[in-house]
Amino acid sequence: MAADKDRPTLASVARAAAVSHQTVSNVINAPHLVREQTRRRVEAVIEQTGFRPLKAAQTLRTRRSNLIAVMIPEPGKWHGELHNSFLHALTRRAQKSGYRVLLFTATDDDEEINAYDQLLSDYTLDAFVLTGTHSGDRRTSWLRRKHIPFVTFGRPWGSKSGHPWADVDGAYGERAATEHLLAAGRRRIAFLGWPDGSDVGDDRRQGWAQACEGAGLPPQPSVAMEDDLAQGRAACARLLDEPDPPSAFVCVSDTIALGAWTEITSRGLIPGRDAAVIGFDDSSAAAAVGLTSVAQPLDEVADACLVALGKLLSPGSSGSSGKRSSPHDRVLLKPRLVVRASG
Amino acid sequence: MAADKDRPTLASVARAAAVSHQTVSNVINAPHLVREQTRRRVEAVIEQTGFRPLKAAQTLRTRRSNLIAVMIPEPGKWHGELHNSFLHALTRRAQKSGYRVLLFTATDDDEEINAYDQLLSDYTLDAFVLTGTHSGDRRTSWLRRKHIPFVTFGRPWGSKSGHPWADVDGAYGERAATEHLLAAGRRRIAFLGWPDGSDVGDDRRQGWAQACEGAGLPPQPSVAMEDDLAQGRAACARLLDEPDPPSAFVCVSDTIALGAWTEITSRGLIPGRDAAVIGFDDSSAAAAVGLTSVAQPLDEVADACLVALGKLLSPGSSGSSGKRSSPHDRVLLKPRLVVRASG
DNA sequence: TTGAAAGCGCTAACAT
DNA sequence: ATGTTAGCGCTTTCAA
Repeated sequence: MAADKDRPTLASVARAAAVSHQTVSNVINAPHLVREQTRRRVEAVIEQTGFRPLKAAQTLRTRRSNLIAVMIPEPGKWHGELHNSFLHALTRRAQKSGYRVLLFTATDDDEEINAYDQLLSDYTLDAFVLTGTHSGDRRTSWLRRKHIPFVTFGRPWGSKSGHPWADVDGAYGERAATEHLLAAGRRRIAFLGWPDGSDVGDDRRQGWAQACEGAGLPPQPSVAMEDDLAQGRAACARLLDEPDPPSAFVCVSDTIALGAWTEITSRGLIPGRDAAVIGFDDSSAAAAVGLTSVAQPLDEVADACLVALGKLLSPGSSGSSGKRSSPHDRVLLKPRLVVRASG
Repeated sequence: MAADKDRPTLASVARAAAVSHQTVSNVINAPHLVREQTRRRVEAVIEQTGFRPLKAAQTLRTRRSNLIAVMIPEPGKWHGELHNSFLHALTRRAQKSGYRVLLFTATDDDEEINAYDQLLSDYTLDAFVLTGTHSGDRRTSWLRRKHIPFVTFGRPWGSKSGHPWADVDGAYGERAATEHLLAAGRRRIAFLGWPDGSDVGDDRRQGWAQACEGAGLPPQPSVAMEDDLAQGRAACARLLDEPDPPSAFVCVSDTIALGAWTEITSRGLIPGRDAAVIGFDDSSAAAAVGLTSVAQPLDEVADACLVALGKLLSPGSSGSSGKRSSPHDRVLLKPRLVVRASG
């Protein structure tokens, strides 16, 4: 490719600094073993030549690549904008810790596991970051069985698998949203959610339910639907046409909230005045139309993931009997309610 | 890490197949050099053991990693959703061709160049894919100077740099949008754009201007602003309050279009009936509110990028005198107008 | 504290 | 058509 004929190597640096290559290696990997004076001399040469060890050679020798892999899901499966922010945060943090992020795609869990296998043997990956965990997740059990280091963005729903994870407290978020509405005097608060059995959706709905109950409200209406704007709109319409229509809608996602928002608007009503709507994810669409929404602290999630990985990969945790993750490696982060015109 | 003590190697496969390791290597890299019978025997062992060559070793030897790097921009700089889709498409295509995508971040061109340098020497990258090209782009000149293979998503604005690129014809998109409005009988069509000097923005505005002119319309109003919803809304308001208000708004982005859409809606007018609005990027927000928008064919862009890279990286194009890119490596793709309620 | 020897797994060049 | 030799650049032993 490029002209890297004259790339500096450990050997060339050693020659220039009049030491053995081993000493150069030590300056980089174990500076405390090298005498101050020698170290400075070597460092000067490194600086001057711009020497950087070749990962391929290091990897071949040490079986560590400083690479972590993340799957990039099909657009639309996860909210793309959200995933992009997460990826960015993760990449930034990884870079700071000397890691790089490798991307791959897969369309289902089995394909993803297959990808792990290939990535592992091809690129000597150090670890994985998984998103979208769910009950009965085959990926986490596979990785555990193989003793591969990994962290998940998402709790180990329905399993007490002890792997490190970071997640956002969806129940807390919806509770906060609901309490915000209660404080504004709303007394009829519907929930527009996903069908039962989606772990994330159930968790979020619970937050709403808890807040309603805590306020001493009678049972409030709850409707389940796919994550689709039209369905959100239809559900909202149906509820508004009932005898005792809700004056507020807490939604499991921005997509559904936008549906409710659209229906309200199209009736000539004003979101936030005539009926409140709150979404989840704080997408740019929410910002665009003035939709109040629950924002996930993706930077913090990425941080937590990397802290956990750091522990997993630091000396002492290798070998097939990797140590159990400490409580600090299960991080539940609080989302933030971003109040806009709609609620 | 994992238990890869017993990982199959070239040597172990060779032993099992009773051939030299070189023959195994040939079976993988140059099958035509191996006798049918031998090949099948070796392949059987490979299949059975699940052998896969270690990239680290291959890279060390060949100076090729099968890795291509892409920068992931700060969320908000590029529309995150868009970039996520592009990344996904790129990763998929790359995977199919035996490449993997490595991510990195940078906050400006110089930092990005710095990242190239590190990535190159650390990970022996094969190529880069750049997004967001602009006039006087330091990145492309740096890469060219160093003879590093790369493709850009975005034309080499303002330079006739002969590197391969793929881009979306923004002028075409806005022309199509405008003509669509003209066909619907609109005769007063404003353009809400970015300030002069943004290559992409200027290109898009031109498409609108051409269509207006082509229809024999007198000069139509054009307003420039930052890519911000509030500014889009304000501009729309101002125009609507003029003596001869536009009946349609062609916008340089969905963000601005959403602003116009909001203003129209808040006046009790119906987008698409009382005043048309068309955005650019076909974001989920556009879909959410029923905003007509110009969709970029990101899959095709990713395809084109990988085709071009394939040529660049295939045997014959290495060395410091890499061959000039063929016309096929400058691909201008037509976007598609997605018609919704707003226009 | 430093140096020398060996080898990670693979491919390129050559010999057969 | 297949085998042999050498070495990519680094780190890990071990010796000095």
